[in-house]
Amino acid sequence: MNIGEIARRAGVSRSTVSYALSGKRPVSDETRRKIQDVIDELGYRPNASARALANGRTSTIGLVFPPAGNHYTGMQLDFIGSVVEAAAAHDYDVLLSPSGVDSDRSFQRLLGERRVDGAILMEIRLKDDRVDHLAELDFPAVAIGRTAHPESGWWVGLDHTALAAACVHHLADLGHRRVAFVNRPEQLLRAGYESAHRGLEGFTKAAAERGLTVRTYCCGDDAASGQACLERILHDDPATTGLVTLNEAALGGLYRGLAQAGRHVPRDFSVTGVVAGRWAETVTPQLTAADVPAEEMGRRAVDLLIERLDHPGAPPRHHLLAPPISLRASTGPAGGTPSA
Amino acid sequence: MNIGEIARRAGVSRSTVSYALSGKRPVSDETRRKIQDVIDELGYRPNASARALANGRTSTIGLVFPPAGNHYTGMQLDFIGSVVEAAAAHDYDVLLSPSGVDSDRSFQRLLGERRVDGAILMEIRLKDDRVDHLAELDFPAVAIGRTAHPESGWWVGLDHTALAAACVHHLADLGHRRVAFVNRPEQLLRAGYESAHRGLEGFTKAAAERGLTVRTYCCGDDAASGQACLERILHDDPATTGLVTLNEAALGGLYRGLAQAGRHVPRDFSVTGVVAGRWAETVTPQLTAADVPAEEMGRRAVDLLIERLDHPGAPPRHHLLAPPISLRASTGPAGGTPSA
DNA sequence: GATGGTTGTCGAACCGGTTCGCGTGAAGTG
DNA sequence: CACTTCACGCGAACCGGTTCGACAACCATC
Repeated sequence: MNIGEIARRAGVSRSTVSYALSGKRPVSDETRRKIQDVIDELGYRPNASARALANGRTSTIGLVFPPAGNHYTGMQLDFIGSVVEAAAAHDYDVLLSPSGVDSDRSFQRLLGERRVDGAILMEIRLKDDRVDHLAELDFPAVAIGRTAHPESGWWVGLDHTALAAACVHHLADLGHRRVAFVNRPEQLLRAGYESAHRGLEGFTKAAAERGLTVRTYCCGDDAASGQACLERILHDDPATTGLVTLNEAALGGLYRGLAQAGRHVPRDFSVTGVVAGRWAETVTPQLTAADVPAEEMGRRAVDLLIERLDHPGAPPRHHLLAPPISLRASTGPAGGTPSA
Repeated sequence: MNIGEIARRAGVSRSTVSYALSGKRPVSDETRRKIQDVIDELGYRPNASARALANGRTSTIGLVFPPAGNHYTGMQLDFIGSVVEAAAAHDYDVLLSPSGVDSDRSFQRLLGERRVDGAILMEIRLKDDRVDHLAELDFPAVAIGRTAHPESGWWVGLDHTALAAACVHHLADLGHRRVAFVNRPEQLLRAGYESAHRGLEGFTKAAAERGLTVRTYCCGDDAASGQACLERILHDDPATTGLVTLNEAALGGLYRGLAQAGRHVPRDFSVTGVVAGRWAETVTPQLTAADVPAEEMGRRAVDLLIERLDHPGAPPRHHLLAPPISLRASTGPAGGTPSA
């Protein structure tokens, strides 16, 4: 069931079989047919490892997975799904690499052992060792997210600054004056996660421009933390009438906290933020939010990577996306009927 | 940066380097040290393709991903995460394979081209070609889910029949007499998805035992479908006071439908079902449900697969799990205060 | 009729590891 | 001291593909 066996049965040499399959040199119709018959009969498929060894390409891309053990968000699922799908369309497989506990080790596996032709990185930090390291090696990689110095890199990113600002303006336009910001967990902020930083920055600036009174919070990536966070918000400033969040996983908990505090959304309290569209629609009332186009981002990341693989030395490219806010049902004018 | 280069610089033969690394034959401390020094200096790592070609193992397992293009559920994300993590603990990588549009093709890629040593299958059907095919080839695979004839296979499954029945008994014990069942989408049911079938079966049987009046529904995997489904339920039988669902993705929509119909959960209407624990906690009120131990299942699937890889010819093993119902806040006695 | 360009095929080398058989020198044994 | 045993290292073959150079056969040209 290897190429030699096929060659023997077809009565030709191994190289001829190879050329018949790749088309890189002419092969007569008759031999091609003979070879194809044998292949069909035996169900032969060339061994991927051997092929990878010979031509130096694995036809596999690595997807560097966010730290495991923690909670995954729906957005990440959407990224993974779309990356796998887009890669399949280009005849690439996707190898998942947990950048968890021992990220160096799995990085070494991917790159050092040449398991993949290129990589897609998720959960980028403003100062990201992985990105720097790959750039230094000139290893084909595309980031979903951008570092503090994105000019020279390959990435597809979300303009979190603008999106968070848009959320603030949306609330300000509705008359809200006291607004809270619910960020990703503190450890991620401290680690320099770009969405957490840029989102916070955009929120803070825009709030200052509009003269809002704000408080900012970090919140764990789960419902219980969201609920606790909301309790703190209302405890710290009961006059708060709106919040902006980047924390998809905490959303359900934030809603629960509001319900338990007797604040009706959107009459008493407005909620908005940056969330993957599909998940914004699972809560009631549906979330008015800047919908993260996770599928598009995954697809574009793959397209960029393929382009980079096909044209080594091409100048860096990137896409910065800033989807508009989708108006749904979770925001309304300030000063509805105050409860309690 | 290949093994020959290391050998030259260390002044030994290639085979000696190989033995120094693998430990399969004795190597003197001195040469081992010399070799190690060179390796450390150059940051050498053996090429994975070459190694795979030589010893016939790729150290990679394939995870056959659910049909793409559709919506993914949170449960699937949990499976993926835990599989990746567990595989990493055994020094295996995970290759994602979309079993989407052209499932034969990606199957051929995985198996025919020998990209993986074994596979884990998700979204099993009662009569599943993939499972049969792999069993026929004696290819090391483990299913997350079980077919109609699971005796001879390797799998880790959930006792959907028992879980759905437990949900029914829970509602019946609370006095509910008219109950609906919200299943996965109709196309999945027709395709023979085991959770949809066994869940329906368990629900129907238990309801008959308890003499309940029931209706069963299929529902798309998204919030909008959930909402529509709930409207249909109340339209078909306004006296319905409870539902059991297997459809995690529709949950948010079901809740919204209830809210819009003015039915308070759990006072007027009880909701329960089979859902991954983390997602049961994102809705308000939190869902009383049989928590799908997705992480445990993923981990166990990997452990079984590794065992099968390490001991070819070992007799089939499997795990059937039936987690208890976690009492949360979405169910209550029938005949609270009827609204409207 | 010598010259030149295609077309189709083959053998050999190569990709970067692993593994087997053999040779050598040193240590252990009676 | 001859004889086994063992530790250690080397060279060669192999895994299953791809690719290069060579060559033969065929056709067209001047």
